[in-house]
Amino acid sequence: MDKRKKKTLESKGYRIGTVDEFLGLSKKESDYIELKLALSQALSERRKQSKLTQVQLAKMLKSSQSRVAKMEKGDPTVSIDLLVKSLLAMGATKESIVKAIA
Amino acid sequence: MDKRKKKTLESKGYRIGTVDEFLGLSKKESDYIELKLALSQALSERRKQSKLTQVQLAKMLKSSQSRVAKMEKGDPTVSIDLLVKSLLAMGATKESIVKAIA
DNA sequence: TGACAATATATCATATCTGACATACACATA
DNA sequence: TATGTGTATGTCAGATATGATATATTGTCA
Repeated sequence: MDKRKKKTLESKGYRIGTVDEFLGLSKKESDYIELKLALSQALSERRKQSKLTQVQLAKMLKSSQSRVAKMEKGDPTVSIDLLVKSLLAMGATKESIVKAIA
Repeated sequence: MDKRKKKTLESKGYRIGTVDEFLGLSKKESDYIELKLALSQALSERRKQSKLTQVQLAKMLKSSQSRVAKMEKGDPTVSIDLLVKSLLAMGATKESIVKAIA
């Protein structure tokens, strides 16, 4: 949909880089979001592999189910710090974190 | 100094893991700090390679010299988010960030 | 030595993040 | 259908991070 619109504009002579840029995100911003989403997914996958519900994980992290849900969704109010701290609290190694974002 | 103290205690029969743990930091906490310091150093190195002063970089980042100094020192009031955003703003790639923390 | 440039540290008002709670949504399965 | 279980979303008071300012420290060079 956005990709289509981009093509349409390009066919009219516009030169647009990425879809993100067309949507108003700079490379820096989309890189940042991409990084965060990679951590979000790593957290979600690790929780599921551990057969935990969000409620159970929240208790482990001394947080709340709603915040865990936001972490896994990459909600804008969630910091990379919180994601990293949560992953480490779940037993993730530095290597696994690097792997997740690489 | 702390390492010495650790050895002394160990010789008396105490079993202590890492120095960090002896100082009261869990593995998770020291992993987090280690990660942050890696980003701090990457920022510092990148700035020096670019022949910029902290004042000049601060202007680029729309921040202040004091905060740049804190970033480079890994001050506890500095978030990983800020470090990552700053690195990206300086032109760092995802790859270079991964390399810095790997 | 003094004077200057660069970096470090302390403090603070404001901005952003956080856990908690309420509630909504998705999906099973009885 | 209703009831239960898990996840998502909205809101907010309190906690933490931020840029800014002032000041201190460090390093360099005349």
